[in-house]
Amino acid sequence: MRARPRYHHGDLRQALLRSVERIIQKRGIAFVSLREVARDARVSHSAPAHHFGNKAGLLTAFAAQGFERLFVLIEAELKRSGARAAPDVLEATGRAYVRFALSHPEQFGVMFRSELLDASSPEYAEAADRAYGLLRATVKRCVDEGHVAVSDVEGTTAAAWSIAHGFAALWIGGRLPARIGGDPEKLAARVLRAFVDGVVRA
Amino acid sequence: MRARPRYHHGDLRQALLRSVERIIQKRGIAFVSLREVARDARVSHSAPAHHFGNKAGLLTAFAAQGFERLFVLIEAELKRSGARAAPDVLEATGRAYVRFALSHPEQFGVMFRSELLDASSPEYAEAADRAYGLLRATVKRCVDEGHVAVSDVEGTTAAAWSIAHGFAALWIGGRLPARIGGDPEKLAARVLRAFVDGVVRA
DNA sequence: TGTACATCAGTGAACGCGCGTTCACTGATGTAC
DNA sequence: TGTACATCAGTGAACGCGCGTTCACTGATGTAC
Repeated sequence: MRARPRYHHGDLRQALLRSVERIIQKRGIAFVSLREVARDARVSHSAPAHHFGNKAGLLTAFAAQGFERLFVLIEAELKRSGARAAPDVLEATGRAYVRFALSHPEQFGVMFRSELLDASSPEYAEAADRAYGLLRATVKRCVDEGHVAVSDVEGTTAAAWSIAHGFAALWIGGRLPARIGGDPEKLAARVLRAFVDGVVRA
Repeated sequence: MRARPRYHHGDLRQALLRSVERIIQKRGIAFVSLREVARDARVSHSAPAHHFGNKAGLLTAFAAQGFERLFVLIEAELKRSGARAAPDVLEATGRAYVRFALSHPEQFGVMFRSELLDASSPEYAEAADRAYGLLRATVKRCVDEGHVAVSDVEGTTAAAWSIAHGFAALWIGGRLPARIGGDPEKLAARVLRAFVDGVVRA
């Protein structure tokens, strides 16, 4: 935050994406509008349209940024954990997925709200593909190395994604906190451990 | 659909809930408004407020109906499948959960959108609790009967719910159809089978 | 069988509001010469 | 070092629209006697 009598902002695009996040955080996705985002960024109400075309464009860019962050966070977590064996890598990937969702719940929510997004955006599709590719490659390694009981890359990928995604969605949506509670990261670790132990290290 | 010069509708409440479903189906949740629902039901625009108080009340009633349907569908599926052993019951419960979501995607979407709902509605809370209770009781049986490797009712319940919920959400959201495709019920069956085999029949 | 009355279901006009999008514009910046 | 010009970033007024909610109302129904 610096004094801002300047006409040119410098990096308004990024600032607008930050405003989207802040608005969802404070008031909820229903309050995100081009005008509200402009207000939050202290800029004229037509500036967002100038950068993103329209509302769907703004949210699509926000969602794409989310997939990029997710990708980066997973890679960082893999490096950090030092996992080498494929099942360990898969487990760490799941934990990173959940951690991303819990630390950016506003963005995670938008990334999967297809009806709000511009499906034809290559930026968005590429970011999503990259993250998916990471998961699929790890599952494939598990299968190729003979860890998985049933040699089914597609089914196992769907299962792994489902359990991590479902956990994140149910936690963020308040279902699991209300019914089970405790530390989400620890609960996620138990859940993912059980899954990988049972299905992938079978 | 019958001719309707009548002043009293007969069962406007149910008709309005059906309109909600129809609107989401045809145009998406963003187009659900008290006025649009009234229009669809061919009734004055203030009639919905008369029945449900406000927009959140309408959507909450719709979501509660969803949890009731889910409960009924799971019970029917359990009866139909004839499953007796606890792990079989759990597997059938998961399949029914996914089947419900795929056959009522509009409703499933609303059931978990807390920010649109009136959290204080007892009708809603009870319907949700009943469905959750069913799942938890089955998981508990699995644990009590010694099927589960780690005796962790909470963790295993969270895991089972997560995988079924995640699968449903990813399929409805178009992620799994785009990346894996095929028949969703069959894919769900593979996923759930692998989970129950690995984690609950371990 | 008839009448009076309470209750409930649904109406329709009115309000104020925030929205997305368009468009001609102006201020700032960078680059060529 | 200076000037001309193109390009880009952001402005602000204007438009038409659909929304949620309120409120006094009227039509229909059921019930008591």
